[in-house]
Amino acid sequence: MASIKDVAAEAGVSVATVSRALNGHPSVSPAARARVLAAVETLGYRPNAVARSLRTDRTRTLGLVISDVMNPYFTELARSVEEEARALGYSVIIGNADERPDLQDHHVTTLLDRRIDGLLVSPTDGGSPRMLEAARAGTPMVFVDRWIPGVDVPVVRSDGRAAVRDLVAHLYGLGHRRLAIIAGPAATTTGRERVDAFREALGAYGLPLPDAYIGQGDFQAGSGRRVTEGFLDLPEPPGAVFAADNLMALGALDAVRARGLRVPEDIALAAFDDIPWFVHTDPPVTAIAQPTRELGRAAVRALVERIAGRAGESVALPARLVVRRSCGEPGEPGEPAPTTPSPSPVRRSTP
Amino acid sequence: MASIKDVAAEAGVSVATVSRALNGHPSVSPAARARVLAAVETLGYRPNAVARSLRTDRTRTLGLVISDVMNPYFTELARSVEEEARALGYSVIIGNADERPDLQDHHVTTLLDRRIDGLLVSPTDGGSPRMLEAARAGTPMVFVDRWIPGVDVPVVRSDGRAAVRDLVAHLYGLGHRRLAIIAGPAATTTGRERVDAFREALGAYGLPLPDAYIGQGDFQAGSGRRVTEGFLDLPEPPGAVFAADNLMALGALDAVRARGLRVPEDIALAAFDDIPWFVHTDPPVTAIAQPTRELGRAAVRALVERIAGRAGESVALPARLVVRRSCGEPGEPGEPAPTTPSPSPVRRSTP
DNA sequence: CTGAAAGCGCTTACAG
DNA sequence: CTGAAAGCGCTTACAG
Repeated sequence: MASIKDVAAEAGVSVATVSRALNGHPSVSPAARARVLAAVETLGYRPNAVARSLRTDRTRTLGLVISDVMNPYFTELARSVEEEARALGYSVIIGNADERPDLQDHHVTTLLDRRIDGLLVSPTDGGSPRMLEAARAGTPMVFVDRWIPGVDVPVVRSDGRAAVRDLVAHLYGLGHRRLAIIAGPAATTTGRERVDAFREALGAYGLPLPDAYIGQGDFQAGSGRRVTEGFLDLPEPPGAVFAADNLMALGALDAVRARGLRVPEDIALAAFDDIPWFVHTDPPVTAIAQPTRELGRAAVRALVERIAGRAGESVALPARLVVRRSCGEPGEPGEPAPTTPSPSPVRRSTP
Repeated sequence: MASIKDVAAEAGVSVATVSRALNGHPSVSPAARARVLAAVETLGYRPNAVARSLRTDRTRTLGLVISDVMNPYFTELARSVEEEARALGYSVIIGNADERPDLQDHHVTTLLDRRIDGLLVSPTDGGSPRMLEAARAGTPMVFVDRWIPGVDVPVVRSDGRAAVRDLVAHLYGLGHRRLAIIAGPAATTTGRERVDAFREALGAYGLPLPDAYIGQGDFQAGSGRRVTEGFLDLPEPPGAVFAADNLMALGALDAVRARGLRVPEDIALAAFDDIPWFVHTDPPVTAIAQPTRELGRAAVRALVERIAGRAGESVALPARLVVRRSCGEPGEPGEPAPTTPSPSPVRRSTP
């Protein structure tokens, strides 16, 4: 592959001049510039980004360590991150942690070894030593979706509290009183927060959240299935199940179907994270939608700020409830008809 | 960040010795090795991969240019590619072309500039100049899923011909005679091949594939919706629609639903590419499943072979039909009852 | 406006 | 077993 030396020789100038011409440096004569460009053309020269990075100490690359690419929510997040990064002149390298702390660490290490300019991470656990050290060492870093308390890094996430309240109001309004949750890992902020928000919302209606109604999942479909089976085996199964992410909702659907039961007649279901397929599932699934695109964009912008040495802003964007049919229709719940009007406004989706 | 010089100083040896110790070179005294390791530990040293790449002319990185990450099929492919690459000591950088030739070119260029060791691509179009030139210039390269005829590069893909025959047999057996297809872009091999396979399979039953029953899609949901609307507006709409990928099937479901029609009673639906959600859609969708994981693995292995200077093997793995309910159940078709037995064996899924 | 030269952080013959 | 030195392909003060 042609190097800058070859171009210099072809153009009859020094490598310094080639470099300046190609980098838009003002002090290059039009004649020299033209000769350089011609040489580049005939040789099909492309600058070696590796060499450039070594010299400039910048890679124009962002690392994104994500919990699970197969989760449509994260896929979309990754996509929007890449889009915004590209618009800002950066490439992004994605590391898929697959909800495994060891894999997460592998990717953080690899990314750091490659000297990415900044790191976007949605931590799988409470924070690996490598990541914490990188944060302390001043590596530009931003947390997306999940974060690690006590680490001084901007957080870009969505706040689902109000939407969870809307969901509970919706369920309550449909007559549901025994509500259960399939929780995410306690080591993640989203795992904990969604349970907290749910419990708090239930509390507003004087409803308890007994331990038996908190199933420990791991954000993967298999766990949603297992937890749901456990719920159905209870002497008094819940009337409604809230899955803390879309994959666990998929598992819950599997479990209900395997028992020959129906949603929402036998058990209601709702999920955190909305996805296009929820419109077409049987029944369409009521879900809490995050502003995923905006999250990705905001995260990249915050990270680029940090790279530039500025503060970088934490943001929390509100999620919203999208009502479909999986919790029952007004007037046909599996439990007694509603007596209390919904205290919060609820948007009904019109797909 | 500590460099190799710092480690050398700390350990009281030369940088050459540090390098040898860290790279497992045999001729390093145990004492020196121990001092180096200790120094690495106290300094938290990590080798700079950028510098190493410049020197060794290898990045231990694979590029993957994929048509559309948001398509679950490609997401899974990307995941399996990354897994196999990691097992073989490579990282992978994903470029999402989003079915746009210009974006595809952007990523190919960026990846090449970064001097990736090899390139995996699922071409969005007939092949951009940049990609064709890279292939000609001898960049190790492998096509996955889609390929470009006439380019001498190994192809790792799945062969859906038999599965399409099984699908047509299934539809025919259910009494369907007016079969239509939502095709992918003619610029892609998969876009063309699936139509060809479908037409050929219909031919075996003496069934035509009129132009009106070939809708031009682009592998995205929106096009599936538009094409399906067109089918439904026909004086004689098809009784069954085969979507050439899962996203267009999603669009088709949208369109049918928007008209207040039902699958399979009013119109049957089948899709190329199976995804977990198809089990839970209303109705569960009959689909042709590719051995996606195996494709990703085989593609990486072929590429690594090429990188090592060996041939690299083309492979075509068979896809298989997974029957669910979206084409109708035996005995309840929307068209006359079947008279001819299915000529090919058909697997029925048991989810 | 231009070129010679230093240097980014490594690896690797070469010589001892 | 070890070190001094060259060199990978760039960029950028420095001097002219």
